[in-house]
Amino acid sequence: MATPRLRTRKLSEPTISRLPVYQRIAEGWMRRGMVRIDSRQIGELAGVTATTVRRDLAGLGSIGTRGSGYDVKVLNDRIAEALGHDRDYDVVVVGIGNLGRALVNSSNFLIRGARLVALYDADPTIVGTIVAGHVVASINEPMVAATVGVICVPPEAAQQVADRLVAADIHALLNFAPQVVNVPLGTAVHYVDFSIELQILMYHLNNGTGPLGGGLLHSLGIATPSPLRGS
Amino acid sequence: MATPRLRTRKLSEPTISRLPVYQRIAEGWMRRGMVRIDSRQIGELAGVTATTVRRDLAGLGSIGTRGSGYDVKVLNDRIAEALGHDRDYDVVVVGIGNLGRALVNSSNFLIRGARLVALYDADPTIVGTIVAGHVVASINEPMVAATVGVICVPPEAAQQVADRLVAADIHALLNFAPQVVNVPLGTAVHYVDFSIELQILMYHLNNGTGPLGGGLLHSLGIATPSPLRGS
DNA sequence: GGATGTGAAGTAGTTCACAGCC
DNA sequence: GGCTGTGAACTACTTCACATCC
Repeated sequence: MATPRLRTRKLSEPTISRLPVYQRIAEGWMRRGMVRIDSRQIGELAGVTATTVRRDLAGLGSIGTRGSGYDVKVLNDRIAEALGHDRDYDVVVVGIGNLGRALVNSSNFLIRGARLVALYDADPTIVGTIVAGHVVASINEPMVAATVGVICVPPEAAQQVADRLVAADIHALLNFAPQVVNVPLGTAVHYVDFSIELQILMYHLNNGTGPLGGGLLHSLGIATPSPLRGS
Repeated sequence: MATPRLRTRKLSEPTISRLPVYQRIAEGWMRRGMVRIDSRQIGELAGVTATTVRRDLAGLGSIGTRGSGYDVKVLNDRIAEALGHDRDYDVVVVGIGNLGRALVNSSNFLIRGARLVALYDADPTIVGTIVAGHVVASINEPMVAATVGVICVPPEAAQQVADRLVAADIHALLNFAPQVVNVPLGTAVHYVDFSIELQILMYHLNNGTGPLGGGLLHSLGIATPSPLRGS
């Protein structure tokens, strides 16, 4: 790769969370054979203003064409590049219950750049079965090297799994268990919590405020990570 | 009750997305028999500063005690009240694949206030089976009344399901399909997309920026709501 | 003493408005 | 004409610092 760039300086956190949405829109447009899209159209689909879209995309360099909008192919490629999809990442998933299974079988979880390398579970009836083309290994076996560890176990087991992942030198965790985990400095944990979206939706329902209320069409919630910090 | 009720004016969007996190922390504290917690402790667990915690909670009224922090029970209750958990919401889930199953069986998806009333699926081998105590109905049967509809079907089917939910007078949708859906004005759609979290994590890995990188412990992403606007 | 709650200051993000280019 | 890209204005959120109360 003549990898050009890295001129992408620093994108703001809100921008980073919107780029995957724009990319998904671009993919959809491509699939339908459309070639160009403008900032107003992206904005309507993504649930943000056209100006915000242009600001976000301007951060990737001048990728639009004045007077006619953005080429969806270019848009898709540049976003992929900015998000690092041109590098490969190895992903291990721990906990092959309904959720873990849903994730690894979903066509959209393991997007470009992410490569599933191993699955682990504690349940002996699950260990040894084949899921998404991989034999599920026992949680007690040594873990393979990977970049990202995905935790899909019950909350009681989350800390223990996090410890094992860290011990295996995996320092980027995506935690679907509703449980805060402690990790050493230098390890990133992102939390995904379904119920939080539901709760936010309920708040708006209750108050008639925000996304739901006054004439707004829909709200694009995107995900709901949560933070944390270690002891 | 002399409950001072509904003095909760308007909470900011970031605050709303953090409240469920604080509530989860309060629940955990209660379970472990702890009685009080202070803003610094909440902040560490939630991944935000103590000041942010105090600001957020101040919006719910004066619920802390100067000098000693917050009573976890009071904290939990007031957050529940602010988020509208004291009202009941009927929830229907459409699409009982791995994901739908994971959601309805998860102890944390249907939190207080949310009541599962019906499940629907298109697959004849799933229709009629019992999941989470409910008989799965066919997607072709008339839908029951509900407040919130959860979409867990493949992306191709998402629009059609959204249409059916809206036709059944359900105007708050939680969409897990990676597919933007069109709904009439007055209907709220929140999107939850797993892969977006993974992509954000990858971006930070790639750039060493933000949550992962420079000396920060781990990420506190807190949410990523986005607003929207109607067509 | 100790931690909350909050004005005041600072910072980040969004929106406006328009110059620049196709 | 149309739409991008961007300085300037604005708005929203966070952080500081401290008065207030237990």
